This record gives sequence, C-alpha cells and structure tokens, in this order.
Amino acid sequence: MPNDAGDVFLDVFESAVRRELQPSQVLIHAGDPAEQVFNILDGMLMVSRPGLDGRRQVLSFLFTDNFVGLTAADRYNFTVEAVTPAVVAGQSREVLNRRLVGDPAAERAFIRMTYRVLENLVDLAFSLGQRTARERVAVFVLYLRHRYLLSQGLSPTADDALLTLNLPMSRLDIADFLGLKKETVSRSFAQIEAAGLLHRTGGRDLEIRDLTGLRELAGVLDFAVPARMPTARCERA
Amino acid sequence: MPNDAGDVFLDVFESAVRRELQPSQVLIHAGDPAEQVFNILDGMLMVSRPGLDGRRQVLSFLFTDNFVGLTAADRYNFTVEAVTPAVVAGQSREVLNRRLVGDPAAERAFIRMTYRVLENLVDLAFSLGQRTARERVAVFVLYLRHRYLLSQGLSPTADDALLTLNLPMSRLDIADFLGLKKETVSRSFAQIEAAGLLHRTGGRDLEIRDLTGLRELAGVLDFAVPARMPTARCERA
DNA sequence: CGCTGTGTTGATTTTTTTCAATCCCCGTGG
DNA sequence: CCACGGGGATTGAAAAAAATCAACACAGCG
Repeated sequence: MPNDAGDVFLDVFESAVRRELQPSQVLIHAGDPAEQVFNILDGMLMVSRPGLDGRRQVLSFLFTDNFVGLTAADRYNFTVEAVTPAVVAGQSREVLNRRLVGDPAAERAFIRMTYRVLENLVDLAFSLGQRTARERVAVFVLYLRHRYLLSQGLSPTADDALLTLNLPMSRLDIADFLGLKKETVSRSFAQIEAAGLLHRTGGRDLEIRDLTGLRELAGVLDFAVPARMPTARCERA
Repeated sequence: MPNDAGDVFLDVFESAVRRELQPSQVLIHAGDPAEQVFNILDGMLMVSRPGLDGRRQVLSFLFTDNFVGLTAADRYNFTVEAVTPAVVAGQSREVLNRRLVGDPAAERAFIRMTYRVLENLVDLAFSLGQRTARERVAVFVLYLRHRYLLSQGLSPTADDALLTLNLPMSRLDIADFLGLKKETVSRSFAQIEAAGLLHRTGGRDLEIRDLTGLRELAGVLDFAVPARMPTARCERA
C-alpha cells in the first residue's frame, strides 16, 4: 500500500495530474474504487486502516517520492490523508501496469519497492506486538529522523546531523500509529525527556539530546535493514 | 516474505528439490543469505521476526501452496520453521526471477501474491495495535478456520462447516503472534469459552459453539478482503 | 483578550504481565 | 494395563503497564 523509493518506474508520473492537499485533507478514502496510484511530490501524508467501530491503525507516513495506491482488490482498503500541506501526482493504474509489463527493470524496481513496504510493515508489527510504550515512542522518533535524513539525501548514519525534529502529526495520529492512547504517548515522551534522551521544545518540535541512549531504548540500530539476530535460535522460557 | 496463492508462477517448483521438516525444525534462519524461495507442499509453517533480545514477533502461518522467501535484501530477515511435519519445495531465486521476466501473467500473479501478503500484515498490524487480548484471540481462531477452509478448497463463507479446529502451534507461538503472553492467551480462551462462544476439547483442539458471536467479538466478517468502513470519515474524540 | 482545540498532567480503574503453583495430556517404562 | 514423569497449559495472586476519566496548561487565532 504505501511507500519508499526513487525508482525507474516513477517516470509514469511525469505526465500525471498534480494535486495539492491541505492538512487532514483526504486523498484516498478506504472503500473507494482503486483507480489511481500516487507519487508524493512534497509534504507528508499518512496511511491508515480504519476499523468498523472508529478504531484506526495508522500504517505509515509518506514523504517525498514515496508511492501509494497499491492494492490487490479493486477497492482501496486504506485511507490516505495529508499531514502537512502536500502535493501529489496521480496516475491511473492502467498506465502504471502498461509501463511495467514491457520493462523487466521497471518490474524489478516495482517489486523491490513493494518488498520495502512489506518490511516497513514487519517493523511496525514488531513494534506493536513486542515493544513497550516507551520503546515504541523512541523507535518512532528515530524512524521519523531516519525518513527525514533519507528525504534530504543524507546518509542515514550521519550521526550528528538532524538532532532537531518537527513532528507535524497530532498526538492522536502518533497514538494510532503506535497502538497507544494519546495520553500514553504524552507520558512516554515525558519519561524519555526525564531520562535526558530528548527535549520537547514547545509545539510539535523536539531536540534529540542523546541519540545513542535513544537507540538503546529503542533497541534499534537502523531501519529498513534493521539489525537482527544473525542465526542463533533464541531459547526462551 | 510469507504467503498465499495458487498461481501461474508456481510451476517453477515443479523441478524443485523437496525437503521434509519435523515440527520446530527451521527452514530459514533470519540472517542467512537469501538464495532460495519455497513453496509449501504439505503441513504448517510459521514465519517470525526475531528481535535482538529474544523477543520475537510471529508474522504468519503458512499452509499448503503458500510461498515464502521474498526479501528485498540479500539476506532473509525472518525465520521460518515447521509447526507440523511438513514438506516444502525449494527453488533458487534466480530460477524464479528468470521465470518472471519473460511472462507478464506470471509477473502479475506474483505481484498480486505480494499484495496479499501485505494485506495480511496490515490485518495483523490492526489486531496488534487496536484490538484487546480477547478480540485478538477470537480473530485468531476465525483466521485459522478461514485458512483451513481455503486450503480445503471450501468456500470461506461455508458457515456451518468446520466448527472443530486443531491448533497445532503452542500457546507461546500464538502469544508471539498476537503480541500477548502465553498466560494471557490461556485466560482469553477461558473467557471466550465462559461466554459460550467455543469449547476447548482437550489438547490443542477446540470446537466453535457460536460462530456469529465469535465474529461479533472479533469485529470481523471475513479475511483477506475484510469488511471495512465504506467511506465515512470516522469522527472520534 | 478571550476562545478553541491540542497537549499535558494527575488520580483511578482496567488490562495485561509477572511470578508461582498446580493440572493434565501423553508417552514411557515397569 | 497402569503408574510415573515431563512439558505444555491453566489458574491464582500480586505487580506493572496502559487506558480511562478529569482537570488544567498552552498556543494559535479570531
């Protein structure tokens, strides 16, 4: 559904219709016929899967050059809305499909992009299922920083760069992403701040004070190709 | 990584090496070079993503004709092991790739299969992030039943069929799938049983007593193309 | 300058986990 | 055939985590 990539097949968006979005404006409604795919040109968007009773799970945040609109069914089963003012390019699925069939390189790039989406979802599932509230918030901060670094063309391991972050989404959005309530997100931020790992500088901005400590708390070294157990079968009670 | 499909490209496994697995035997170790892809011929397998400190998130259970081995990186970042005695067919990635490049139909089938994996992961993320322990267990029972129905070629909406289920995996495996502890899984089963929705008939077998009630608890009508909010933007506090 | 909506903090309740004890199924061996 | 043992499963009690309910703070905006 969402995601990554600056790839060959993105040229299908050259002839695409541009569309501007205001914060919280909806690009894709879950349930709509899946006729188009989109490329993010500017701004941040949010993909979420609404439940039947008002609950929703935010699945990912989209940045410049991310792609969104994949689905196996003939209707979208996720919602996409703008977080910041944004510009997207929309192209019909058919045009994309025609672009892909002829060109093995484009095909491969497209499949690789889909894998990356998949791996992001696996990371999310791991957070939701296995990490504590504090850990999830720490991972989230690092995740956002990582995405910012990427979208600025910087190395994701540029350690000293980008220690001030803006979180353009609401606490509710973060909560629905992390499977927590907004109060729990606030408290987790407060605890992480109390531990000296970061500092909330008013509004939705923050400053990372101890990147190493934050990474330790998160139990994560990097994203997309996260550090994992090499082979050892983990023995547990 | 894991999953679904009885599809065109599966013919690449005709010339594949068969391998038999005993319960808990590992087919793919996270961290191994990703040289092969597999098709499940018989039995049940389990895909999981191990964390750094022994935590693990089970990502899916695999049944006959499911496919596993996808990854964007050159190493697997997930573990696959047998739950029941199983038989798999292994083929090199290269053979699969060669099979796909020439054939748009196979390509499309492959991409569609990847979408289905993706949608299963989205469902999992929704459960992990938004549902209570009881709901997760109810969804899990319905999910397993759904997979059994599919693998038997029955209609997933055959309501009265298949009311007795065998859960071949341990409570710990279920717990790691649902993001709970094994005791919580036990308690949730007990509560659902007390509510008269199912009955544990010794060992790892159970009997569904009230399918409708179970679906209500789960908040799910069906899988793979789950019921979702049609359009309405959900207003919430 | 007050209003409104988001965010934070506090107190309490609920849910889940943790720790610990038993149970029970099942295979084994007497 | 039945006692025995062992690992998984269940249940209980206590602790911890997160959610809920409620009040307050604060920023942005008319």
